[in-house]
Amino acid sequence: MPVIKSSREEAVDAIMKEFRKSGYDAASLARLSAATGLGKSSLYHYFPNGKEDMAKAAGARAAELVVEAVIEPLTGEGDLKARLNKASAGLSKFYNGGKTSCLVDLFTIGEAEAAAPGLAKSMAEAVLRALASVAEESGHAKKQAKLVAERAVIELEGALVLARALGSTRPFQRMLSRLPELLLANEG
Amino acid sequence: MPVIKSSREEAVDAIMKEFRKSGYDAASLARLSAATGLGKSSLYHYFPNGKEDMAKAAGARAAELVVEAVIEPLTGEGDLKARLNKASAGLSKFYNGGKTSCLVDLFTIGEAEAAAPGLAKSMAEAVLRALASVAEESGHAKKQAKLVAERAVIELEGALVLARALGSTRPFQRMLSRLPELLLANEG
DNA sequence: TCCAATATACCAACCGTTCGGTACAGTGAG
DNA sequence: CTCACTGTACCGAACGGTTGGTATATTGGA
Repeated sequence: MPVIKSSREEAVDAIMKEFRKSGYDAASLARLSAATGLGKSSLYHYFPNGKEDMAKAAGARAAELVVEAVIEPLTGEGDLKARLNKASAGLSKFYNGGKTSCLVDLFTIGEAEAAAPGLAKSMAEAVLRALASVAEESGHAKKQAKLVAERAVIELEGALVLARALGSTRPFQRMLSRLPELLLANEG
Repeated sequence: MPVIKSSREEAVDAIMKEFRKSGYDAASLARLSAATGLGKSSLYHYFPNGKEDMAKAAGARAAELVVEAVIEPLTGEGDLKARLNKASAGLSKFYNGGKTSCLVDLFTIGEAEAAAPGLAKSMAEAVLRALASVAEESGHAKKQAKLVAERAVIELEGALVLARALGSTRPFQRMLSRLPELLLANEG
């Protein structure tokens, strides 16, 4: 039930969108201002430390959405295959079918690391932990679960990069179809 | 035998290095000037269209180096396993063990695409073509060879992203050890 | 003499950030 | 009920600095 979105929450969503479209460096305050509909100085009202705060808020929001779209369906109830399908659909939606980039990638490039140190790392680690936990639950040994989670993240990030470079969502779609058999324990 | 490096060639190498370290947007003319040891006017002497020309030159040089380090060893003489080892070593060296990024990733972010349209795409396609040709030669059917090449590039790019995010080269190293069995036709 | 190469000086545009200020919705004392 | 006060939301204008890029002058080797 979408009660009332505060202006700040709306702003964070728009900011996340802009960062994921342009990357950290190219997402200028002018663009973030246009994306949110707020004046530059208004942005400083919600984010006193400027661009750095905006990046952190965008990262936190993205993590929230990933948990919502992927992790929760994965650890929920129902048969395993159905859960994997749900998670795949969630991934596809969050990454817009492969057209929208991942902040784990974008926030490790250029000035982002200097502005918000460790942000990308903590985001990556959170996803790795969640995926490893799921893989372990599905039958993998602890060590193997970690490796499987790493491969999943690698395929995700790589597919997004290639899709972006080629201007095609096909590599991302193919990667999505590979994911379930990767996570599951009963492989050949 | 290219004994004497022209000043321009040295500059291109330094520029490529800087782009691969900072990405397109954060690689300012000031940084490129410092990286090359050349004043702005000298840079514009060698690269009349400015940053755009520098990006193109860096991309072309990177492609050259990849062919040299990976493709040529792969299509050379000797037993297949030895060639794969050589290519792996070449990859590791070119990407500095996972510490240096790939321009296919960096040049699809921010203003790069607007400045040099299609550059990242042509680079990605060149690598895909070369890898697919190798995979086909090693026994894969044409269609399968393309898919295998795509997966190899995805793993490469993804491993580089994750390694960068985590600040660890381990994901890249593990990916390198997976590559040979991916390219080879006789899989389970 | 010629011309590639470099230096110096400069530009308008834009950067992230800050300032001074307005509009307005509470709130609590009288 | 009123009115001074407070806090939140927002904005236009400007800050000092940097951006990518240019124009002009000078250097130095062939």
